Amino acid sequence: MQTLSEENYLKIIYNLDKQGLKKITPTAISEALGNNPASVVDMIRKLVDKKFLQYEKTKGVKLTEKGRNIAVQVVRKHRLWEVFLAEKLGYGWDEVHEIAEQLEHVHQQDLAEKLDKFLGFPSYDPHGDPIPKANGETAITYKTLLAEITEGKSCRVVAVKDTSPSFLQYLKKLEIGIGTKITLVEKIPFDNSMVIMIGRGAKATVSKVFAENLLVHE
Amino acid sequence: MQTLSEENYLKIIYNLDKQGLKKITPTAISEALGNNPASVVDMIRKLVDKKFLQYEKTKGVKLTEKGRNIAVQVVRKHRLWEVFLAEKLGYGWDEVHEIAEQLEHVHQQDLAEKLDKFLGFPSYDPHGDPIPKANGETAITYKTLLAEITEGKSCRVVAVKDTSPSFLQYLKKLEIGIGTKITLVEKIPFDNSMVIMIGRGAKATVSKVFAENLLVHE
DNA sequence: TAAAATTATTAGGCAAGACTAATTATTTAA
DNA sequence: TTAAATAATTAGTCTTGCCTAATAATTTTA
Repeated sequence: MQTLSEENYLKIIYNLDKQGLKKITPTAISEALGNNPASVVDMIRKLVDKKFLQYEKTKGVKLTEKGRNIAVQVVRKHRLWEVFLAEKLGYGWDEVHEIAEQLEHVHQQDLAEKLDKFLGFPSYDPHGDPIPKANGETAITYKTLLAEITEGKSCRVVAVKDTSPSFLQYLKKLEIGIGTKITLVEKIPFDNSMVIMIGRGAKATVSKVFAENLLVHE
Repeated sequence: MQTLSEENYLKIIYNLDKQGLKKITPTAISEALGNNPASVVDMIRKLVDKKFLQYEKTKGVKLTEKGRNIAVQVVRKHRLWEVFLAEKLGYGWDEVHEIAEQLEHVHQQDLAEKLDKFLGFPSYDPHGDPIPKANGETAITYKTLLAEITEGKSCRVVAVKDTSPSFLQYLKKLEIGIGTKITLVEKIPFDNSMVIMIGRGAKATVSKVFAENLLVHE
């Protein structure tokens, strides 16, 4: 078995890997987790001892089969609980992440499976991230950054990259959610901000940083 | 804020108090929690410092207003989650306790209230224990031990005193659940075991210990 | 490629929360 | 009412998971 803290490390490493980070270093983990690098090095050693990780200084850390299984189950539970919180309890998508951080560590035989069934086997969480299946398979998502859309084209929001409350609350204020249609009206070369049309209605000007954190499907 | 461990102590003390224990001593807590008495003494000191408890050697420990509020919210969440697990996810009543032990510590503004609403404001958990309301009020339950029922009388199961899986699984095997009607056919003076009729069907002989752990409403 | 900057690692500590063993109080019973 | 039994407490230790500060290794950049 693994502790709560170990689960958090494995999850973060899994997420960094999914984000396409080539070399997962102690510093990268330290930044993602908000922990001191020295603590990360300690924990890496422990996780290597437990055969959850491999660590080569030149290649960074890699999840073993065993470690990946744990990580994927934690992520699965996290995202299923997010669906539960949003759909059944009525929490906003800016609120579910923080609560799911606690719920993801509840362990019990079949909990994820029972929850999955109860929720009707959802494929995506409220932020548009795919929910791994019981066997660890994860749906492929075709995502593009809003920043990469061509002027004049339309797309639909499928996910957010930044899941911080401040970003999600900003989206809520703009009335942008998963599935919202966005049309790129104009790109402003000066600072790469852009004018977008939200749905068939309001226009808004958003920054480059904004556009780099919103994932869309063309 | 309080730690997970502190919450467990406060909950146990609350439960011991509700069970009618007059003087709540370190030893009583130690037995209920499965911890070493020395650890309990340490924690009592800490909880007194935090003003969650009062401790006088002659009177034992008492929850302060502050401590009682925490305990009651933990118990509320525990029992609400038990209802969720049994009713929505289909867990048996012998399984829900263990999972709720983990879920009860999830904290988030309004979580209990949203869950309560989602579940339709249940008054009792799957073991028949009353669910404290948001304001801390707890329904009064009129419970008698099966052991105290008179020969020939009928009653209905309202709760169990022992919530261990072994007892609950035994009940399940006998097809006894909350609401099951039980008629006391015969008391056997030798060892205080008794012959009961379950529902309108099977007869069974149960021990004194059994009858002292099943709460009924006459 | 050598100096500067960054990253990784080690050493030593700290707090929480548990434990054992020893000691002191308090109860209970002879 | 003293002796024996039980309960409470203290002292010291351990593990987990984090920290800071110092040092070593590696990468960048000039």
